[in-house]
Amino acid sequence: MSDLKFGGSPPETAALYLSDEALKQGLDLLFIAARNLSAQSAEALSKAGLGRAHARALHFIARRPGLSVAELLDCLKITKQSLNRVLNDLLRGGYVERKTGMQDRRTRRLQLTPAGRMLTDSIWSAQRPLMVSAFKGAGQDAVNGFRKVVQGMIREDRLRSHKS
Amino acid sequence: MSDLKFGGSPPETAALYLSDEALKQGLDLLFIAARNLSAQSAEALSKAGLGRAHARALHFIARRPGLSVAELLDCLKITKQSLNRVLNDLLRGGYVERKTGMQDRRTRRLQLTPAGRMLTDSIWSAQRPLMVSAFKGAGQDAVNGFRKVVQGMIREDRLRSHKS
DNA sequence: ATTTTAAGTCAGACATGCTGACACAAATAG
DNA sequence: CTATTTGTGTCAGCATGTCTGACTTAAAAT
Repeated sequence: MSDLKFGGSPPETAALYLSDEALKQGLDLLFIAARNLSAQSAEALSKAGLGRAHARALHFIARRPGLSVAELLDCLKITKQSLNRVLNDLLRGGYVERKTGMQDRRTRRLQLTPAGRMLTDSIWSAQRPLMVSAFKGAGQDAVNGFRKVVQGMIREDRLRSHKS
Repeated sequence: MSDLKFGGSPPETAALYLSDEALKQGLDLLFIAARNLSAQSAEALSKAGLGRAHARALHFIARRPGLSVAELLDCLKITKQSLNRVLNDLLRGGYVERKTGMQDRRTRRLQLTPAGRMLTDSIWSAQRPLMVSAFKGAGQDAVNGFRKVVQGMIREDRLRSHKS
């Protein structure tokens, strides 16, 4: 499996951890890890007749119950039209419910139904073992490092997109 | 920007770093980081009339010059037919060249042309600042932790897919 | 009362992936 | 040497997911 050939050993000398080679290895690793995690969920999804787009929407609805459509759009960074098709599938399938917001009655608050929770649970139990063994095998300090790095990628991107 | 609301502070107590919440935060982070990195490259790609599929192929050809079509397929985990369309775009655009292998003359060795190198360079210079500041901001120890965790995800997946 | 915002919808297009069926040349096995 | 396998390339068709653009409705904000 060619995954082995990527993201080789970490540069031991301090200056090299910011070398192009080390940074590109970081890209390799992120790509492969994201692809593998996504593959884990494929079986549970296809049983429900859903695809990856549905999985992404379900994930964020599960993570932030009661979020509005605009907030979900902001998470997924896709267009309203793209989301609506996905969302209609989830509503028709009975995985998600949509309730008019109380403060602002223009908004629709999204949350999982019991069936939606069962589905996201089965997706999660397919992905979880991979995360558990990666986290456990690496140890708490490494996990904190992982979080620090990836949050840095997200923060940098945010600053950049704010034109600051 | 709602990215802020994900991947909150790391659990401080030892047992909690393997909690479902911590593991799911890991998923959030990976998803957002991968999406943001991909977005960085969009401008350079669309100038060349190419999409994300082309970027992925270019990335691995750049990372392993002279790899065969079969090896590239194994990296990308897509079908031969899907790859061929992408590869033909890259060949016709003059970004990649294909040479018959010397040992095994059935294989085709792929490598970037000078134009391909210019393109991958411009993609990389769009993505690099994000990686640099994430790595630099987190520090070498954190980066080693990051690598350890993500390589764990890849290794676990490999073991799993070998049915061992 | 007017404008703006949040959501939903329709129509059409493009990008990216898949399956199945072939074709060809080169390597390998019997 | 013939038969099979392997690596590659291709055609046709289909499913999914994304996009732009135009328009509607309801509710909030001015």
